[in-house]
Amino acid sequence: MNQLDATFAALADPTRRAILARLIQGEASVMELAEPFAMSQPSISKHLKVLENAGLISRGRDAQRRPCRLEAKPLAEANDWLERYRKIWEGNFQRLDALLGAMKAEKAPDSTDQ
Amino acid sequence: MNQLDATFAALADPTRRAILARLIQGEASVMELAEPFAMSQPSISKHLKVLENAGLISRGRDAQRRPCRLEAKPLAEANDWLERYRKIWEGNFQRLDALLGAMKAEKAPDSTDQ
DNA sequence: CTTGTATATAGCCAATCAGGTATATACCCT
DNA sequence: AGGGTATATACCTGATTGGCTATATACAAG
Repeated sequence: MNQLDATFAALADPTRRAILARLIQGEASVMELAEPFAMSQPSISKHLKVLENAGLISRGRDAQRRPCRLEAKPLAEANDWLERYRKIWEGNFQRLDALLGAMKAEKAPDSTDQ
Repeated sequence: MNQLDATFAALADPTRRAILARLIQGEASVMELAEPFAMSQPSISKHLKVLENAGLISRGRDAQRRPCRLEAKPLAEANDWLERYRKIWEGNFQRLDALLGAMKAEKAPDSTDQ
């Protein structure tokens, strides 16, 4: 499983996305992370392991606590992948550039297309 | 399963990402999409169904062909979600703003941090 | 109406997943 | 050492996944 696979798979679960969102505010222990969820502690630990294996969190040691912190860099790769599609979703076109090329500016381009 | 779940889950498979990448170049039939892969046609059809259910492709009809085209809009939502983390991965900091606040500009801020 | 081509569906299987409970481990405190 | 707290691991289960083969459907062309 490559990095991109692992990243997207980790992000596919809403519990894990919520955990990452929480970690934007800073480090948190497993108990703290588990608190908002109607889910057992071992299940949260499992989600944390998925995030850790994907490189999206790292863990420290504070007495018996294992605080989690966000490691956002792998998200950059996912973001880069998505960027390839940006012009398509933002322009609301499907190969519009090629189409325009084929039409050879039949009409004056007035940019009112959306 | 919400939209974001479906989007990220669809993107977690390299075959599906390759199919989407191919579709940037324009519509393609199932056979055309299957060609680069050492995989049976029904398996490709299954992947296409996952992409369609996630709203990432739509399909037309051309005789017995069912051409696929990219529907990139759902990717915008995924991109928006990732954007929340951009300043973290780009700044190479972990709650640096809060940390700087706590230190109360102990040193003159010269912006050479990265 | 038969044949060929493109695609979808059904059913099988092994692997993974997401949850659970029970238990083990790690660390602190007295 | 013994007790409490935080976390991890082991194991079970049902659902989902990703692949396969075999078969069904949709359409075009003769």
